[in-house]
Amino acid sequence: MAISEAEAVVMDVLWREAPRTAEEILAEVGPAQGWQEGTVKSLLNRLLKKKAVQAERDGRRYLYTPLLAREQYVQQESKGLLDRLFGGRVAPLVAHFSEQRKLSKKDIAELRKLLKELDDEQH
Amino acid sequence: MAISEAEAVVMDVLWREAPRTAEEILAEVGPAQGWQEGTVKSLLNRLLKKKAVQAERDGRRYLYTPLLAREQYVQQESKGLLDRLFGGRVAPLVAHFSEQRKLSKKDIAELRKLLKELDDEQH
DNA sequence: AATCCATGTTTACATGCGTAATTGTTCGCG
DNA sequence: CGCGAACAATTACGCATGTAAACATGGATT
Repeated sequence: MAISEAEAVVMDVLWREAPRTAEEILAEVGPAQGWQEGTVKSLLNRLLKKKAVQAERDGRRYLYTPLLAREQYVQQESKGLLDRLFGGRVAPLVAHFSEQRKLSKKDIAELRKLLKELDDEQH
Repeated sequence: MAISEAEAVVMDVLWREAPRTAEEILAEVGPAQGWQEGTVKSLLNRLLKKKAVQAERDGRRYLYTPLLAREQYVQQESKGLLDRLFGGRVAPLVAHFSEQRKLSKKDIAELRKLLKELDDEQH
């Protein structure tokens, strides 16, 4: 089962730092998302069921730790989009952003550097 | 309201060629997706409700045409992913694929070309 | 011990989605 | 003109999601 968007928000907190208690998570996302305690608890439970996080008892509360690595999640999500919209190829995606003028100077510089590195590896 | 994945499959057919009848759409996606007639009709109706397609009567059936441009859809989807996963910046996304060794030779060549063009535009 | 508080667990409920069966409508044909 | 076929529109239904209220439970407090 896939991780939903709301669930991903919670994962994000845990990816930044773990383990964390439900309370800490609420403190971090509640205000921004307008979520109550119950909401965060539910999301955590769904994530538990999906084996995306792990809970370890600590006195009367639990400490939550991600089991799913962020890298894995990012991988799935971006591959999905790439396959659905760009025939699985990266260049068309970048071209798309380029056409939309969504490449910042920094992006361009970094891309250049990246290509250069690939070049060098190629000895 | 956003366009769901199943709905996007239908849109894809219409983006390839429009207008089309429900029957033609079914013929094109039914086998691959394992969808019946009713399924396609429902999806078309939901797309109508979302103003993503338009239906024009043609005798006893309808001809469906996209109202939402593919470009627009791609834009929304990819911006969403970029924002959620890569802080809205393109270079990190490409770096991600690079690390995963998902850049084909062709990708690299095209990226190089793209950067070169950007360079040239820059007078 | 009875109570309260902090936490987690269960249940709820509206909405959207995937998938389709059912029902309604309009032509063309006998 | 009435009927059946071809379409479309409506309704259905189970499951996921977003959001949360209600309930349970195990210490801490009086």
